[in-house]
Amino acid sequence: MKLATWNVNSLTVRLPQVLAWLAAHNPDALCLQETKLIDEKFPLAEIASIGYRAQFFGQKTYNGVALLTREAASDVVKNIPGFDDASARVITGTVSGVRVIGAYMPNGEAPESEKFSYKMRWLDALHDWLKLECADHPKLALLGDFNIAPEDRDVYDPVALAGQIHCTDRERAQFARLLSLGLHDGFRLFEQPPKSWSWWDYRNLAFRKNQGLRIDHILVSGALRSSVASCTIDKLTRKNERPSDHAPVWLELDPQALSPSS
DNA sequence: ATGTCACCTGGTAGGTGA
Repeated sequence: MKLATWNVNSLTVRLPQVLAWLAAHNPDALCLQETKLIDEKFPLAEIASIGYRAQFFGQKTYNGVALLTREAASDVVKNIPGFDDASARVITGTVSGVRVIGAYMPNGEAPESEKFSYKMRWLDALHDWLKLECADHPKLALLGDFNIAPEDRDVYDPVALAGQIHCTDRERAQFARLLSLGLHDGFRLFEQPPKSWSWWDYRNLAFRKNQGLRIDHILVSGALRSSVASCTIDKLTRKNERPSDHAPVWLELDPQALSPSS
């Protein structure tokens, strides 16, 4: 079973790339962030034409998430229950027995800004809800654009960016608190190349200079951990024409993860 | 090099968010 996440920065612009990526990688689930589409404009027919179903939840201009799956997703939830949010940021569904939560976490703009305060409140709410979801669904994966670089090794220049957005102690503490629910960073279950990033700023020739951050993550519950066979950042998509500023991340689970006893 | 991209409104440019 393959689970994937990709911040596409406009599904309208990136649809051809998303269709090509699905055809090439054939994931069981792909979580999209920043679709930037109201639901009436979601390209359902194009996605269906290559054999995928879609759950989606969007708004004009900003945010917007989708859960693309080969098999139907069940028990779909939009956003964080009990947390009043003007932004479309989370879509959740059960896919082949795995609870799949796709999230576009707030950017936060700058430490001590109003948007940073919202990011902290949002992460508090996510944590509290996830605690319940983890109890209800032992086999759970949280995928998406976290907008948090968990450690210095996830940052191209940890000295220059110390204390800056994505790298603050408060954001990293929130990431650690998600792990404390019994979740594991799928990427770090394996030895990985140094300087592995999932996002490069469009500005400053950042991709060419490999100046990026690892802010897109796949966390898996304890019940899935031993079944994770690999976790990969697909940096090649950043070399596409009109690339997203984020690369897809995907994780492979052994088939045993799907058996009821695991 | 503060060297981009995508969205909106309201136009053929400027503002916003990332």
